[in-house]
Amino acid sequence: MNLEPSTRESVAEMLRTRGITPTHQRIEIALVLLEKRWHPSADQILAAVNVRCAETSKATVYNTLKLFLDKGLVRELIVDPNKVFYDSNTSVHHHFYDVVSGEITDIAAAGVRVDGLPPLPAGMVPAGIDIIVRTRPGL
Amino acid sequence: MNLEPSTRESVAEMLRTRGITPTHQRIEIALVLLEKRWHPSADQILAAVNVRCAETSKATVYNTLKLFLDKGLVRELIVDPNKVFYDSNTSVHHHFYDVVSGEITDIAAAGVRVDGLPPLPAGMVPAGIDIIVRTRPGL
DNA sequence: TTGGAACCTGGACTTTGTCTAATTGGATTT
DNA sequence: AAATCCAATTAGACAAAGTCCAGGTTCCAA
Repeated sequence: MNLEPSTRESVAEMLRTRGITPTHQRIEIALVLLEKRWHPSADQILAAVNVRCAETSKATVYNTLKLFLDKGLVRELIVDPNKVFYDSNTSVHHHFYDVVSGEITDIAAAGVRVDGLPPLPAGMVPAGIDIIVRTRPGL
Repeated sequence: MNLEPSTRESVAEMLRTRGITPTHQRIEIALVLLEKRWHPSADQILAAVNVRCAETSKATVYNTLKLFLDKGLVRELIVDPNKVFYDSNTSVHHHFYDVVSGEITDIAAAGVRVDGLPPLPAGMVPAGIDIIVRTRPGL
C-alpha cells in the first residue's frame, strides 16, 4: 500500500478494493503502518494503535498483519528471529539494518540501487525475496 | 569451516587455530555441523549430538553456536523467525528455501550465480549478508 | 593439593507469536 | 424493531525458541 495523505475513509476504500472488510481495527492498523516512513514491529504497532484510541488486542494485530501480508499490503522484514518488522512500502527495495540503533532504513533512501537478483529453478516462484544487510559501525 | 573427512582430531586442530578451546562438546557440535551437506537448526544439532553419544545441554549448543558465529565458523540462515538454520559453509553463497519440504539448498548447488550485491554506506561494514529466496511450488 | 578460570549443566524464565472458546458488531431478514 | 447470522474480535492460556543464572566440573598451573 502506498497512498499519501491517508484518511480513515481512503484507507477503508483501499482495503475494500483488495477484498478486505474494512473494520475499525484494520483501518487503525493500516493508518499506523502508513503514518510515517517507519518499519514497526508487531509490538510497536499494537502500542501505537492503542495510544491513538482504539482498544485492539494482540491477536487482532497478528491476524491483521497476516491478512495484510497475504493480500500483499505489507512486507515482513526479518532481521533476526526476534526482530521482525513490517513495511507498508511493498515496491521492490532493500534495507540496511543498523545493529547499534536497531533501526531500519531503505537502501533506496541511502542512494543505492540493486541489480542482478538470481533466477529461480523451474517450477518455483518467489513467495518473498529480501536482502537485509546487517551493519555495525566502523570495523 | 570447510574441511573434508573430519576426524575428532582434525576438528580440534581447526578450532585451536581459530582460538577456540576444543572441548569435547564443541568438537561434537562441529562434527555434527560438518558430517553432511545439511543446514540443521539448533534443535536438530542438539538431537544429533546427543544421539552420537555425548550428553550436551541446550545452553551449551546455543553458547557454542554463538561462539562459532562470532569466530566466523558458521553462518546463520534466518528463513523465518521460527526457522533458523546453521551452515558450516561460510563461503559467499545463497539459498533456496522450499516452503513445502522445509528444506534449504544452496543456490550454487542449483547452478546459479549471484552478482550485484549493494555497496554499503561509508563507515559501515557488513555483519552478515544473505539472500533467502522463499519458494512455493507451481504458481 | 590447592586455586582459579573456563566451561558445562538443569531448570527457571522471557519473549514472541499462536490457539481457542466466548463475545461482539453490524448487516440482513422477518 | 426483533431475530438471526457470521465474520471479526477478545482475553488469556498456551507453545516454541532462546536466554539467564547459580552451582558443579574439569583442567591446568603453581
